[in-house]
Amino acid sequence: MDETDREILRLLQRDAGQTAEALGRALNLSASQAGRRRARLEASGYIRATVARVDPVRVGLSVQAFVQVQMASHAPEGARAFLRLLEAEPRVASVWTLTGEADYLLRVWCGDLAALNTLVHQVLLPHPAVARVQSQIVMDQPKRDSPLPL
Amino acid sequence: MDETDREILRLLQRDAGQTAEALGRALNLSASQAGRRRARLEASGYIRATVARVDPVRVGLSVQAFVQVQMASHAPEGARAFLRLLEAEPRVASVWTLTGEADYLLRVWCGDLAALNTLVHQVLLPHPAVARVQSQIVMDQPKRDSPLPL
DNA sequence: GGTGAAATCTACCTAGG
DNA sequence: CCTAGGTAGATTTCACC
Repeated sequence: MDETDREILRLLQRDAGQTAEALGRALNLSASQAGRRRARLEASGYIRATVARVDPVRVGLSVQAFVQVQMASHAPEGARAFLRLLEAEPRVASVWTLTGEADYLLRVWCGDLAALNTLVHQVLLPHPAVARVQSQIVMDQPKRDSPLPL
Repeated sequence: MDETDREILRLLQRDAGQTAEALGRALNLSASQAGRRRARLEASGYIRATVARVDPVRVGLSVQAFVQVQMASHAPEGARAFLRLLEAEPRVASVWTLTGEADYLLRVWCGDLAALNTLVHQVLLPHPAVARVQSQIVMDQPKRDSPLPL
């Protein structure tokens, strides 16, 4: 793992579809070496996956929101059940546990505000382990999903 | 844009490295058609990019945090300058403007807690347009970055 | 780092609804 | 007319030197 490997990761985070030859050109490296290094980075777990990033609005997901959830009790079985619910709910893209007040932070995608309200009031709030839910809707995204800083 | 296209987007969000033949097998479609549909989805903007997802911990980014920022004034020139700062700061991965109290929500990556503190106290807080900063560190991620629900 | 075989992509062509 | 499937040439990968 040297500076060249980090540069490869930087490039592949922006475009994973490049050929080994194009990678090599950007790095002053032969296509053989670029391809071999890329394969090694994938095999050794630096690259978890290569995925397509889909335009959310283009597929009808125009509302993005962050939802903070406070649990009624910190009993493990209640939390487990709630996490299973989140895991099975496709509109919930990510779940984090944070320091501070809220127990969970959720990032969710919905088609419209009504769908978000349904998710919050019909799915999340009714769960017995949940005490309080506060959702904040994304109005704008001045900086979006830049690659990891290497 | 039919159900087959949506299924292709679902598959490519999980693994964009599949061959057209593998895609076709999963869809009961010929490799020709699978490849052509994929090309069309890329050309028409449904697929913004195909990127490598790098393991953050593996590259030394062990601290992830959400930072809420409140501005001192809502004057446009101050906000512009602050956003330029965020744009130029690689540790800030994403910036959202939300409904509710905080003006901005930031998602940041740092090598350790000291680096996070440096970012908050030496970079964000000193900016003249910023009034208050509250950072919440990610302790765990029970559900991570699932594909968009199509 | 280079080379050649194997795999893959990407036109083009034909057929069917 | 649009969409599906097949085929061949070009491109890319990958194991070996």
